[in-house]
Amino acid sequence: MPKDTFFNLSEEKKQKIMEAALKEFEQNDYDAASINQIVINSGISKGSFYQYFQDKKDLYIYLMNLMVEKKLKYITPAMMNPFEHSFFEVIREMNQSGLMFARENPQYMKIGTRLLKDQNSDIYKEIMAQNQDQAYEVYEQLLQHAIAKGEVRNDIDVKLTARIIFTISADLVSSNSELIAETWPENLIQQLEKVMALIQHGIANPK
Amino acid sequence: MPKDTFFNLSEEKKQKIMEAALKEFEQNDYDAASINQIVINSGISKGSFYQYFQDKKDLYIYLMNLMVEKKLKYITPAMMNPFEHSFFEVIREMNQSGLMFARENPQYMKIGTRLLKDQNSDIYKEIMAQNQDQAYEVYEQLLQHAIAKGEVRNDIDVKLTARIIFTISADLVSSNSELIAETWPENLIQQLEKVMALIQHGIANPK
Amino acid sequence: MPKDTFFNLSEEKKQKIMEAALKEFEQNDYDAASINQIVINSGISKGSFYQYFQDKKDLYIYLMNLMVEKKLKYITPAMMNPFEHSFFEVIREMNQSGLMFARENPQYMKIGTRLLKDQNSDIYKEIMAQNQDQAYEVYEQLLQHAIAKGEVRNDIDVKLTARIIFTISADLVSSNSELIAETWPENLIQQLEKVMALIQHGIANPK
Amino acid sequence: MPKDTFFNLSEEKKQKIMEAALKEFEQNDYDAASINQIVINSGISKGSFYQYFQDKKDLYIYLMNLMVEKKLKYITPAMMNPFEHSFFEVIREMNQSGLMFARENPQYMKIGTRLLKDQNSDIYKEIMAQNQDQAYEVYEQLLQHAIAKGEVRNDIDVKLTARIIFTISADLVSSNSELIAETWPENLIQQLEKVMALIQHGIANPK
DNA sequence: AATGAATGAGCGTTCATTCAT
DNA sequence: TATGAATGAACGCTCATTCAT
Repeated sequence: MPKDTFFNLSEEKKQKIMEAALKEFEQNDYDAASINQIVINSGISKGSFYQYFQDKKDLYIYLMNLMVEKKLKYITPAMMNPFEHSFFEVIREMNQSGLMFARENPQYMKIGTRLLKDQNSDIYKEIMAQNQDQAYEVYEQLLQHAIAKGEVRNDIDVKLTARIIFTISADLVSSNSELIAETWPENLIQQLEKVMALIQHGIANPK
Repeated sequence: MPKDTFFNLSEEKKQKIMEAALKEFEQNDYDAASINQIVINSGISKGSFYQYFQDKKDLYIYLMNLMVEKKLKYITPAMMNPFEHSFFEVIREMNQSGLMFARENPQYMKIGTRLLKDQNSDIYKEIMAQNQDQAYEVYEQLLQHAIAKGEVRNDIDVKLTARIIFTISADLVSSNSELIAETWPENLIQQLEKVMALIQHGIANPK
Repeated sequence: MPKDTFFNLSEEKKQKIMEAALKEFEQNDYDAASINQIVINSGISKGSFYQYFQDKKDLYIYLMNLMVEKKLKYITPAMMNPFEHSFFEVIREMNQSGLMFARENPQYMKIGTRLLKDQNSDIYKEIMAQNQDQAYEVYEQLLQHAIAKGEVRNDIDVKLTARIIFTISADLVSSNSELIAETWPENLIQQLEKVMALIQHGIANPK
Repeated sequence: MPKDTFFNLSEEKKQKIMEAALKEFEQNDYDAASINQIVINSGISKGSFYQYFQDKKDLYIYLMNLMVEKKLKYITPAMMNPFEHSFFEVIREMNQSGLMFARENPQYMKIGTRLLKDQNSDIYKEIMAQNQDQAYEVYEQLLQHAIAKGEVRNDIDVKLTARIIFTISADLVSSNSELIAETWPENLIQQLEKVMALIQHGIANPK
């Protein structure tokens, strides 16, 4: 957690620091990101940085928590009680919420994507230790339930399929990361529908 | 490209250098990889390194080109004349060849996977600029042809689907990157079949 | 000297600051001790610290003066009129008082011991410049008098012997600095007697 | 151990570096000593320093090993077979050798003295782990043997006495550390004799 | 062709102290 | 009087690259 000194700063200053931090972590992974660059770009002194944050990790984890917080705003009813809704509806909404989040928070999305790609790093393990819900295990449970309900074919490999859906979903969001912010929501939804169609064709129980 | 001085070296020396480089780039991403470690592990002097290679990038790109070259050896007949074979057969073989390559060249595979994860980096862009065939554009053409032949449903989004197949394929290889070398080929093939089943269900023309 | 602002503080606040300072200087030598830690642990602001004290040195020297003041409380009659008592009695009491002081003021004792170890440092010189009485010159005078009285052999080197007695005494206190607070007074006295026996054997006039 | 690169340097350059290092560690304890100062004073770049030495500790331990090596030159026959000689003769020679070493290697002596004073530091523990002979346990064994032989009174506390002799000896060497190099050997020997007289009077078996 | 010494910018981090409010 | 934000130099250490020999 940043120190009180950070939260006591003027909104404007906090803003400048966060912008500089987002930019740096968006363009570099955790190790490569430079505190030096952040302090230069935000116009504060190095000494000040360490009065606001414990260390580099403190800032990074704060950013990640902000991201999680922001993501929560995109949660839909079906995502909150996933087992009471159709499987395909649930993952459609998960993806949709992911897309909307990415559209409106492209920098956070990029940082998150970066982290997801560095699953061997210490920082990844540390963050995921407190944020387990993010990983693809969720999909496994949903799939299992969906098979039991007869929504999904029972000859699939649950683990493998969960992983694939997770991968596709992540890719859907990060694929056109530069463009996503400028794309019309309608177009994104269209893309999403196509992806959903693929998945549905791929695993839905033909009855 | 490495300088002539490198190619004039004894096979043995070249070998040692390449081994050290592979090891270093396997364990670290481009930025984090250390020339220091490479020269130490290969027993050459710092000065020699810079007489063999322009710089770090030169070595890295050379490695990547070697990887492409090695991958070629796994090409099957269906991959060479892809338009004369069934679409699903072709991508099955592409994936199979990818898996076999990974099995027998785990270091190259890891380096390649690393690169794929940092698609924003300068180095990625530079490499992909000269190696377009590797990217997912290939799948686009195959898909178009497959639709024309009636193998694949014509209501799919070609670009999107190509990307998804590419992503799934890459993930199939990298998912168990540590285990892949010790896994029986039969098991890998089994996984592959499951993935293929998904794709086929997803996009095959039901006739 | 601390500024007036310090002495005007509530007893409670002064107390908290002194506790934090003692703790910090007990655990770190002068250079390594951190003002940051002291202000955090005493709950005052950085700015306040510099309104109470000139600087780090000001606080440290104040602490040292307090120590001297506290030591005075352990002075015995024989120590006040040393020339009217037996030499060995006097130094026995000096050591005993030193041990008792250490037992009841372990933090001050540790800080003092730390200082004694860095006799080359600027801070040491500065403190000893104003506190000469603490040093081993005292022993010289006592020894001279004892020789005149015939208590001590007249073939010893006064300066050297004074220094040795001083060193042994300091060592007696600091040797078991961690344990001293938990050791029974009786045991400490026993140790003291052994040391006194050594000294006495070493320099007493055999008559 | 310093790297080969260091040993390959010109004698002159090595000299300059060692001089700067000795000076820095003579004036500051391990933590306070600054690599920056050392590189400035020896006229090399920071990068070069780390090509010669693993890190700060590497240089320091190298210095300490040099010191031990240099000390060995002062060892006398009685010190090599201490149990075959009179106890007082042995410790006289130990102290004499210590004095001579200090006279001719005042910087090393100061650094060693510094270390001895910082027995809680990590670096002390690390160095003493490989150099156990330095500590005062040696005196315990010698004392025990001397008591058995009847040279020393049997009513002394061995542990305490060993510690005191060690302390006195160390102090004898470090006491006039600045002056020792300019003092005539004869005067040093005289001082030593006086100290020996004290000790002998203090613990020798009177018959 | 081969060497390896030399470099200096960069890293994250800590510090005592100042000063406007 | 009290605050706490701001500072910048210093710390140990790593790096890719250059260049004289």
